[in-house]
Amino acid sequence: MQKGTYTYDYPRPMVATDCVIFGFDGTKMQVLLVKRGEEPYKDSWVLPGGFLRMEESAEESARMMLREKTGLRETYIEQFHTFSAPERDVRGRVISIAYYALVRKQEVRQGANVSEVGWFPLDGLPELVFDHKDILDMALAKLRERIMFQPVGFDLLPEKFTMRALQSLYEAILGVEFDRRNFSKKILHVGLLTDLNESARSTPKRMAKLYKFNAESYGRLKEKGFRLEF
Amino acid sequence: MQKGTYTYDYPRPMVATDCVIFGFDGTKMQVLLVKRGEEPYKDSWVLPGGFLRMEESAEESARMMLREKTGLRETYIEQFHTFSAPERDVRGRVISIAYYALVRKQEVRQGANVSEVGWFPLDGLPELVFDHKDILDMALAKLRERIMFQPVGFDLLPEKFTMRALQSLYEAILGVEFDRRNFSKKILHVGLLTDLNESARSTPKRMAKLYKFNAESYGRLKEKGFRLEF
DNA sequence: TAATTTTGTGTAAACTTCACACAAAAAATG
DNA sequence: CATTTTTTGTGTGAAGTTTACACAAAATTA
Repeated sequence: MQKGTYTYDYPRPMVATDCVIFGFDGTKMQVLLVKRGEEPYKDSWVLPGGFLRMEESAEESARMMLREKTGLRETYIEQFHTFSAPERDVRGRVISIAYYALVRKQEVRQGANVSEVGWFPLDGLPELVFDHKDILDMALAKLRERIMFQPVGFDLLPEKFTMRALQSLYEAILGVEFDRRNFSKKILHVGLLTDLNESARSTPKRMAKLYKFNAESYGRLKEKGFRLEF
Repeated sequence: MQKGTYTYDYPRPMVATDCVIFGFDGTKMQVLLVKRGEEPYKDSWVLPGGFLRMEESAEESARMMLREKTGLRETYIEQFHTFSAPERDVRGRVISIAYYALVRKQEVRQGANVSEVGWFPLDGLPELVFDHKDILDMALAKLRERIMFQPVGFDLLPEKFTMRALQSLYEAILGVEFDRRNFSKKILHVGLLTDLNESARSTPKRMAKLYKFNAESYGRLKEKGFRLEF
């Protein structure tokens, strides 16, 4: 996309994509933010995003951006809303197609010539400019909606993990607490996990069993839905 | 929005909204389509839609359009996806922010100076141009996803209706059949309906009880979710 | 060796789902 | 007018799920 002169009979808005990148550190959900390198709002934290190029779809744009910021390909991303209030951006009329992404924090390596980025826990976010707080809030609401009825975790946890880690993830996203015994029973009952018959110390106390997701049943439950309610 | 000359440093796509308007005739789900009045694809059926004006949000645009086509205000609409493939529209780069609406067919009166519109059952759709078949399919998929976990019907059924009508609506959307006795028991058990202690003949046989939605519990179940599974 | 923390597993009561059946209301048939 | 047909309202028991709660074993710390 080159700077030049483009003339139209009717006014047109700018179109951008923004991405809420979620990661999990074992305890809390975190979000990746970038520091703006230019005006307006230079040095403020914002969601990573950028303008849509004429030859790419919104999803391609979001994936490209994700790769720049995290080095990851093949990430799970989901378009969740398009923000279009006329006054949402001080630079003029900008429509933003918003995605959320779920990534394994431990696989993220900061891209090369990339502006300053940082992970922030949901309860320790810096002030966000534009309407990015609204975007983040809606992303979290949609993720919560999803986790209530579909399995989530495949994209956020390492390949092998303990039951405790999965429970912590659910608790972090939903902001509730489950009974350890009932959680484990339900998850095992629906067949979401495969027992690896290995152990690892997740805490400095008794070692815990390791599990991985059962891809077949993960997919089936994602199709059919399963309700987690305690 | 006036025709004139608008010049920008970078190219910009056009932005439109399209709306999948669902209605229910007591047996089948139907969709409102309009016949194009101009080229390209003159006289083909398409989803109602239009270009976004610079001073309105996408939702305002969709509501405006809905009012033109159906005469309805205060309709339930939901943004469900933005379509952005570069080649989706032969007129150039057009991004479409898509909504679905749920309306009571019997309250729809065709707007005045409005192009030809028609209701079509899902299994008897005409050929749709652009990518409107994809848009319609995704709308239906999202509606199905929603009905699995949240009550639907408030916006599609008349104020008073029989249990059979509600069951038919669920069956029409999901394309499955429920056991009449278990369906009724579950719906009454979750407290979704208020018994009006009136009867009406919905078929030429025994008269059936009339119900209305209990707004309080409808809202609560929409918040909290309830799973319909048989 | 004892104390502490965390893990694995079990049980019973309450509730929900599911499969199925019978009687009553209204209209149609002869 | 009695019989048949279709549709509605309601009920019951077995199977399965959720919920609340308890105890013993593994690993580390003191």
